[in-house]
Amino acid sequence: MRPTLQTVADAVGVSRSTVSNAYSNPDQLSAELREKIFEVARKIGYPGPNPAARSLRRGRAGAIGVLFTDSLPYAFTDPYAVQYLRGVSEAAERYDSGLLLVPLAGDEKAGIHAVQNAAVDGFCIYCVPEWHWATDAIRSRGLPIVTSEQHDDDRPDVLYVGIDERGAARAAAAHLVALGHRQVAFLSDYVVPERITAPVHIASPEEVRYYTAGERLRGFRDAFAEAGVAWADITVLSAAANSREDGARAAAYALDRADRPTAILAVTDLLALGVLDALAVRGLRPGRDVSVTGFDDIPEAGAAGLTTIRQDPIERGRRSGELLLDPPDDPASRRVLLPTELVVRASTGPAPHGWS
Amino acid sequence: MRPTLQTVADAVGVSRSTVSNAYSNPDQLSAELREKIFEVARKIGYPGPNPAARSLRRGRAGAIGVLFTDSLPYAFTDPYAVQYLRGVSEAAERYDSGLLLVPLAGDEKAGIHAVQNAAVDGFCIYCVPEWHWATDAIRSRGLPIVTSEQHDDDRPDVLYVGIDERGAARAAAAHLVALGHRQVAFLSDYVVPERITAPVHIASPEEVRYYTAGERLRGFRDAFAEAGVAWADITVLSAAANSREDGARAAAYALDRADRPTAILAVTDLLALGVLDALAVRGLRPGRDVSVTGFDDIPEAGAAGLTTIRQDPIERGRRSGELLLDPPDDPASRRVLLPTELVVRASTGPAPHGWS
DNA sequence: CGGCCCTTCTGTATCGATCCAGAAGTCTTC
DNA sequence: GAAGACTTCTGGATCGATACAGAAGGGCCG
Repeated sequence: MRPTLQTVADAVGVSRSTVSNAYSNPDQLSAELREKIFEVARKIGYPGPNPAARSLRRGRAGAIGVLFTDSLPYAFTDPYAVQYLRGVSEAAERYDSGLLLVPLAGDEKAGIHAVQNAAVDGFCIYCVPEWHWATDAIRSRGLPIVTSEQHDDDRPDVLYVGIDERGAARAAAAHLVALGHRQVAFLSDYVVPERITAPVHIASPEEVRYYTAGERLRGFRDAFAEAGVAWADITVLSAAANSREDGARAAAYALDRADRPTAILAVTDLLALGVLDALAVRGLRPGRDVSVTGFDDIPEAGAAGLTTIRQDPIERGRRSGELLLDPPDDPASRRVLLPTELVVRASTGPAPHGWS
Repeated sequence: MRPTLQTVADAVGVSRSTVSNAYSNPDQLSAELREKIFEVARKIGYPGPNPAARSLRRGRAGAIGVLFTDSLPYAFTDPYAVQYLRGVSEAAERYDSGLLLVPLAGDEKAGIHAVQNAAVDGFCIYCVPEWHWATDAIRSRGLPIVTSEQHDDDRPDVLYVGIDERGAARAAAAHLVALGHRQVAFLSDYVVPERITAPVHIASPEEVRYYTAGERLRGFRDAFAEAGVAWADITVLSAAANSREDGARAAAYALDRADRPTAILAVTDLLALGVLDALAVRGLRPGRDVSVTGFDDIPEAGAAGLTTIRQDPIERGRRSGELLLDPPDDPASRRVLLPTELVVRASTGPAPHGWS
């Protein structure tokens, strides 16, 4: 028979409430009594208040749910995702909460089941499309959600932490425009539903259903459109996954052509690093023969001299967690926009003569 | 007012128990009634049984706790750890449980607090020394633990999933002995408490307090001792962390000497890959000028042609999770020893003449 | 047709804590 | 010295589900 609050209370000779207060409301009883209670609890082997009972009574689960599409290993290969998770875990710690991972690896039915049974106070969803079935499952539980995707039709109950994806991407592209680049390629994952690594034709970035990729491509497009470069004259490369390897494979399609672009704009650093790999294999010099930009500023980007857009994933995770556990009453502050910064490094330079 | 089982029961006109059975014991009521209950529940907006209440009543938290020392990001840089986690999550899914991460990032007090409040049915501890304070905190809660460390004095309540660390390491070393290597260096993290990257002097591997590193070094020692190589004649290199960079830095101390070793045995693949990097920088050929062995067989090891000991981290994680959630009555099967295999690749070859 | 089993559903007790109104005792204060 | 304020502790109600014993009804068999 496991000891409970009552067991301890009886042993000390006080009421159950007092023992509870010893653990949860120290200012409600004298320090000596509190010490005495702890001592007896230790002797009896009472492990402290049962988390399930506490959750039930308090109406708080004491954990943040984090949704992952695809497999866990895939998620962890993305350094940005890992940093984000770290930020969320910092917020969780501050609010005395845990971090419950909910992988959506199996089929839809299993995933919905997992979401419905998770003992959490809300979900931080990351890299999960807004229209994903899992978000409906969360909504139907009435739990708050923090997304990283901005929507016009967002209801007031949806929390948001993100960046101005489109504006930031536009800044990166404007930098290349200023350097004289006019013949360019855009590289992105999630461009088309098929998830292939190949050049693809899409009528406009508005066709891209995946939020982050779509917004960034729109930003790229905006800057070049302003400089008079038509969408039809831009090569769009699709990568099957957000990985260095797929970035390199996709870049090959553009680099091995006679009219190779003078610059390649990738929607993530991982893809951009792949482009650098592809350049190295061909003996092409980044920033001279071909300029390359990334997005995120992961640690490897600095080492590789990659021009990119810096954003702070830890801060993003932290703010997400905080917003979830302690939502402000003011509707305006339920949507947080974090700053970004263009970091110019050696991978971008003036467009080579004769090409532009 | 949020709807509960009772709300639904009243709306349908049945008892609370029947609604509960609809969700949890489908064979206890007719299919038509079950459908009707679900339909009404959907209409009312009942999100399904409250996880906290269910946990309390069932006496099962429905989650596996995973303890991480250090920071989350550090843990996720280790590909082996990520694979392990994936295995645990597979087991969790099978038993309808979640995965609660408990990072021990903060100070000890915060960590103990986190462990005590985690709503879990037990912990899988990985890369956490057996004597760590956190394990005491778990024990005092009376929760089961799955460790990966073998101990003579283990109590029967401790579950174990691991490999024959010492025997496997011995096999790798024996392979090098057979190739004629006699002048060697061992490379490991956690050798000395100071966590430095430098050659260190220790009287014997028995001094190493960290289980995995200690056992593997003992295995290396065993094989070379049998071949007549004294411990005093072996260089021990300490790496500050289990990373490629520290592996390369540590290897430099052995490679830049006149009497450089003909082989370097690392206790992890990550460190061994660092050694290969150090060789490359110096124009030394792995498997010809210097042989290198690793441990774990992470994916990168295959690509790099690294001779190593293969073990299956996913399987290890899965078995750990299964053992935790469904411990067998038979004490013997509460300790699982997984197989390992020596994988010989290009990074090892005969000892060069004139050195051995 | 009575007895028995089987399916389907009900009612009560219970899991282990927290909340809150209030009681008892102590200390100020006029 | 009585009223009021403050500290410290108590008891009962409650959070939302599940377990289990048992009741009601229908079908089968001898």
